[in-house]
Amino acid sequence: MPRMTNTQPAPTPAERILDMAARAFAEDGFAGASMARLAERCGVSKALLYHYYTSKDEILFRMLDAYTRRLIALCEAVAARRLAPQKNFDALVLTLLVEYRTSRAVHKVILQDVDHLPLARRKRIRAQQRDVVEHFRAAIEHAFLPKTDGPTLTAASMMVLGMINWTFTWLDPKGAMSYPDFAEQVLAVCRRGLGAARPPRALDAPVARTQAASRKRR
Amino acid sequence: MPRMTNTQPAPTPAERILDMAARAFAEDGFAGASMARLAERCGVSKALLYHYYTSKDEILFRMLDAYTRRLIALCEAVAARRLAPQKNFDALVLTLLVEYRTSRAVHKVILQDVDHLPLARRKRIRAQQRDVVEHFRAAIEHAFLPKTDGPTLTAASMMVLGMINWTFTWLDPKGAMSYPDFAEQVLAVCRRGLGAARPPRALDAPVARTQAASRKRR
DNA sequence: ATCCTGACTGACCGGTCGGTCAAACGACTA
DNA sequence: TAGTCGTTTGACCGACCGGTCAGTCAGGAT
Repeated sequence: MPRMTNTQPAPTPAERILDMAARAFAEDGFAGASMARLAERCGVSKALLYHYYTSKDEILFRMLDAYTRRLIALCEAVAARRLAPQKNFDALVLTLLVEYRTSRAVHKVILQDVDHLPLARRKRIRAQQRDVVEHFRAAIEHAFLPKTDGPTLTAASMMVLGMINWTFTWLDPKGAMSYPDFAEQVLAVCRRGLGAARPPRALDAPVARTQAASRKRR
Repeated sequence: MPRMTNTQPAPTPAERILDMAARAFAEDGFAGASMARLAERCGVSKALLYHYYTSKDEILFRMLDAYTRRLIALCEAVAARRLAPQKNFDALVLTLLVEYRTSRAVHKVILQDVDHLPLARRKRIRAQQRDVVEHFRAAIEHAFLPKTDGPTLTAASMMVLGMINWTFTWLDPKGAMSYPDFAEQVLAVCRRGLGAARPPRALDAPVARTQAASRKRR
């Protein structure tokens, strides 16, 4: 099987529709993107879309489900490497940012259109989103929170997620600053900003670890 | 004139429409929110909306224009206090976050629906958004960047804006963590993460200021 | 008493929406 | 050649869209 260099394993028509739909929803909003124009964009008839998907809603759901599952898989792949706390956090941030580079459209869609899903499906997507957040919380707790005077775990997690998730509004994949570049700058700020404050050079000093778990200020 | 305690100076019908429209657009998207339902929400007829505004587009524009102008006014009010660089940055972050607390709907709208504006108006809104970003760039540059080994000015600015702008996805005005609380935690992280790395206690040491302006790595 | 004006409405328009359906196409088997 | 089955299509539907319009009504000015 000579397909070593083939990074894109030949997308099925159904996958192609999801990809085009992500761009369409991102540009016009879920309600504003019409099935007719989506079909036109895919170069097929509108009826064919309904051959692969039962409704517009289902296209949205399949798209967001595939995306959140992919993010979770990436998080778990990082966790499976069982790196040291700091390296683990570094890998998590870098991995997610690199993924974001090619997922800007669906990233915008999940941000603005989750609520258009029927309740049950919306809950499933939300749960999977929470899963990703939990990976970050754990990574941050292990890497930074054995110290006493830092931010709340929740606040710290949301700051980090804010820094990297906000990129979809400004960081251009074709621009001068690359995604790994930005990842490194984020990590530098995190190491100093979230890390131990008193001895700025002692990264792995054996601080009291017992109170880290019971920490929950406010 | 006994209106000292009156913080809300009696909104006009037109302003009320803008406020309701912000919530409607945030919930259903610009395309998904119908004028009929908006009128219903306001308790008036659809035709009355067109008595105050010429089109759906114009409602969107007036709303975003008023919002961005308010943000700029807040930034300028902070700048007018001519505080020390660190205090100036602190005030800027706190002021914006407190404003965000009551502007979650329109914040989501400007994020997802600017592109629905006709080109000329879209450009005006974008320019006003850039104005706010510039205030942050300047404040960050003066407060943190006389040092040599920190992040790029652009990267640092976007990290800060990411941290505070991302709040609209998770920070609940009625929740346990208050906006000023979060602001302080952000500031603590910024002071350590963006501040001078070598001597962590020398905040106002007279470092070479000349290279601060010409800084533009990459 | 008359006029004028701004606030306000119900009925209506052309057009587009998401979704359906019967039929045609094309590769494959027998 | 005839049959079969997944793929693909154009024509079509009722609902709803943004927007218009003729006209009602209350109240201030003259």
